[in-house]
Amino acid sequence: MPHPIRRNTRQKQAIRDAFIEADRPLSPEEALSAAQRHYETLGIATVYRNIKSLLAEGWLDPVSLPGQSTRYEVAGKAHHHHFHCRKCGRMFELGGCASTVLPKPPRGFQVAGHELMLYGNCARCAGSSSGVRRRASR
Amino acid sequence: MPHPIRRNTRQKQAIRDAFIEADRPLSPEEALSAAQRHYETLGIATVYRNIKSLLAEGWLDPVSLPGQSTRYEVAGKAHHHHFHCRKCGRMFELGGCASTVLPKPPRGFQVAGHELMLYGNCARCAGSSSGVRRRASR
DNA sequence: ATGCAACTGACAGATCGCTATCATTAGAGG
DNA sequence: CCTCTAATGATAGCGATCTGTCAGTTGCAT
Repeated sequence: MPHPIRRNTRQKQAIRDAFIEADRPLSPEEALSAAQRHYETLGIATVYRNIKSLLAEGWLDPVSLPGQSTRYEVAGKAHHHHFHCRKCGRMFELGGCASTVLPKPPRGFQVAGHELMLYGNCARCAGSSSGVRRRASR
Repeated sequence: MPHPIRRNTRQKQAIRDAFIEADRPLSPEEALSAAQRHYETLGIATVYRNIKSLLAEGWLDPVSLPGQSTRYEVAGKAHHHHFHCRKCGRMFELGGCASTVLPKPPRGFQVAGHELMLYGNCARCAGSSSGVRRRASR
């Protein structure tokens, strides 16, 4: 049996909603906090289990970034890259991809893909040098 | 005293040599194996300690890549990017940087830097579909 | 050559990200 | 409404990475 019966639990829906609303890659911990706004007693184990099953279903895509634990975003988006805020640690999506101009690898190397990360301060952090916080979305 | 006396031990020199000879980013474990060719009884704790101090001295730069533990390379090189072999897991340096064409971040975002990773198979792994191994440099 | 403290190696232990276990809860087909 | 069992929440445990401890070693100033 490749696919056991899948139940549509409130927890799983809360997790899906969290990813849809965030519209940026979330770590399991971020997904937990976000989904807990929909289902308060949600546990971290359930988040890991559902991320796993949403990956298997192809509903989520993994987004790994240096030095951090893997994050996940809703699958099916066009090729894009990410921005990582060094201050708040959140990750954002960027528009297009400059993949036309990639460095040339040495002879014999086969390039299968690429990943571009921009680093810096997000709008909220860049503007909050003295602590101007708009919303606590964390 | 910001700088206690630094001794130039054989172990530290072996670690420096390992990075110089490798000419690519090494993980602590890779650095251990490589440096043990210069100093057999080297321990992993010493590698971590010296990587830390070489970072503080500015002799090493950290190179983090998604999903892997941080690697390190000799500092002071020109801006460049990296290639990660999906087969053998080793990391290589690439030539130029196409930084002229970066995706534009949303309004208010401050870009401080970028990191580009190419993925695929390195020359050795791409050519060894049936196991043509040249040298065991691991 | 001598002495001392920086350094080392071995390994215990902290930390992190994730998985396994298990009693309990709750989808969903009948 | 009942039943069956997938799914959950709590938490113990695991592997990987890195740090702390400490007795013993060794670079280096004298």
